[in-house]
Amino acid sequence: MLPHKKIELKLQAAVRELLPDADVSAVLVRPCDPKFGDYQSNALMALAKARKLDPRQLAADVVARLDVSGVCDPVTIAGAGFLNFRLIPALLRQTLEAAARGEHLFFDLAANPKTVVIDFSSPNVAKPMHVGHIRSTGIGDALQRVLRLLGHRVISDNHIGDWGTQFGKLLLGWKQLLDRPALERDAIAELERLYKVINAECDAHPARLEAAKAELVLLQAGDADNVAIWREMIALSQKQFDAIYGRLGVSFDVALGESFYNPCLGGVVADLLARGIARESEGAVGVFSDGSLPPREDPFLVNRDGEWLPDPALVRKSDGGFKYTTTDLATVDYRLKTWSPRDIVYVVDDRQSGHFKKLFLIVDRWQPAAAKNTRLVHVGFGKILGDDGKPFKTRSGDTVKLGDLLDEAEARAFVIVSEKSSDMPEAQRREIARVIGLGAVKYADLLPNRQSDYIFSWDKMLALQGNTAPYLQYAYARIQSIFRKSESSSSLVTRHSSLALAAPEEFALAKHLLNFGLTLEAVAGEYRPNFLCNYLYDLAGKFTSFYECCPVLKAETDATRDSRLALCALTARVLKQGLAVLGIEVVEQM
RNA sequence: GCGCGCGUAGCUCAAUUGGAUAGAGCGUCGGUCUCCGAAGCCGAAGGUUGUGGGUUCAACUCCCGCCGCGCGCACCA
Repeated sequence: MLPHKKIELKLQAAVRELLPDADVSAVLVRPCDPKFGDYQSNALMALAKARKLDPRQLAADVVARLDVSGVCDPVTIAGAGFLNFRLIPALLRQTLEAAARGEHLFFDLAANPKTVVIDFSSPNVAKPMHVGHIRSTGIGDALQRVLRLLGHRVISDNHIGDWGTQFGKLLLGWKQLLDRPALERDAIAELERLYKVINAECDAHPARLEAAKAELVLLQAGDADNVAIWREMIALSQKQFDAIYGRLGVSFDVALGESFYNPCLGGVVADLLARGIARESEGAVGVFSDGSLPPREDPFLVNRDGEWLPDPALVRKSDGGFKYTTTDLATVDYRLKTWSPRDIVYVVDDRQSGHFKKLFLIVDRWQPAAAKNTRLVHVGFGKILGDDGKPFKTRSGDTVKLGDLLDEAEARAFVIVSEKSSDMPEAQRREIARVIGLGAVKYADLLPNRQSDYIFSWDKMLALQGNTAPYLQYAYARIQSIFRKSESSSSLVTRHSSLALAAPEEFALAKHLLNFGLTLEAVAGEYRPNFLCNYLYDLAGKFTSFYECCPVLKAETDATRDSRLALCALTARVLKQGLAVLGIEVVEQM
């Protein structure tokens, strides 16, 4: 068990002894400014406030019952009631040596693993994946990797858009305008062309729209020809998806698209009607406010001219068709029944927050028992903007295709790598450029607080200075360079090393290594990968400071050399593992 | 109009249950390679966290007003 966890357990025990009925789940420690110690807890101040106790007195009473011998120096109370903990050097050393022996990598597996369904990426059939899919795909993939590393059970699900009204137009286009050779050259481009042409025609001519609707009705009725074409469009799209996911290294446990739930939709609406959750209105069926929330907080109400009017979530259109709310409800139902998850996480654009707010409230009403055990979470994110502050587009104003974006990332990285390492064989430079280019794009997307928009900048994401993937990859490559120059491999060195920390830079690096697990838990708890980005950037910074000040191979004594080699190896392992759960690879040289 | 979100250094972004002196990078200025990768490192300058109130021992964080920007507002997803 890592030191910070030991402290937390002892602290919680002391609080429970003093206040037997207190909820100690929030009694935690966090890393703090070194001048105060290694960890601090401010939890007692909140506890004191809630119970109207004197915070300093509570802190003193807790500390009197707190036994952290063997873990920390005597605990000090500061300010309004902070507890400051300073690790004893022996425990720091032991923790690092155990890690060097491969017994852990500064994180503990979850004591209570949870089952989490993560819904992300969700591309549409017959459309190219574009820049808009990076965020959902990258954040979702990072989350599934972090949760798995911590020992949780994850079901990642790609909810592909393979059903809906757009197929009426696509079928009409396929039957009347399909250019077979073009389809074979670039299936997605041809499907996109068909859709655009028919869509424009439908806007102009009601008859065309009727024809498209007729094709849709046939498809929904199971017409053999239309179903066959629809299946072919899905297969062609899947090839595109597979190619992109292959490049990105992203995989899913299941990919249950919208069509999978099609047979359930009628039943969902019937059930909602039967339970009085939904009702008919103007020929459609919708879920209306149940009045349980104040109007201002009720998403099923909208204010017009000072009057609160219904703003229902429709589950069936007046023409009998279903809406995506209906599909989403069927999907929740399936997930609850199939996996009984603790969380269902939707990694979807923040612009859909209103939809999810309604969806989650409907689930609460529809399946109150299951909803009590499952938390539905909308992990939203902001937009990607161009340097003009408007949504990121190509020069000609089109959406940026994901494949093109990845190509450009690799091409730009190749130019840089070739410039810096001109003596390397081209094949090696290509491979390095692939890792750096893809890593740069992914990292730039994971770094900002996910709720905010960010401005896409090739120069910034590919720079070696600042908080970028190449900077982290460079730190890793430098460490590997040390091991190439040393006699021993990193695993051999570390396995037999004992740590002897002396310089402040060594302590700072060593202590930061200990916080890896804490950071992973924060990522998993709040669904925010950027915490890990910032941790890794700090780690690389602390490593380079150490590297500048503390000669490794030229250390004064063998003991110091071995100790520093061990620190290097541990740093490399954490960097590699940390980047790996962000979906980013490393290279030995760059 | 109503709702949701955002507003932090010149620029791009951080800031983990409200916590201790709001941090980075770019840009600017100044140091640093006969020494393990200088694609690096060290330092300086740069802030009334949009604005006005409130709650608190403590507010970028919570509450209210205002200003500015973005997004969403039944029968697309």
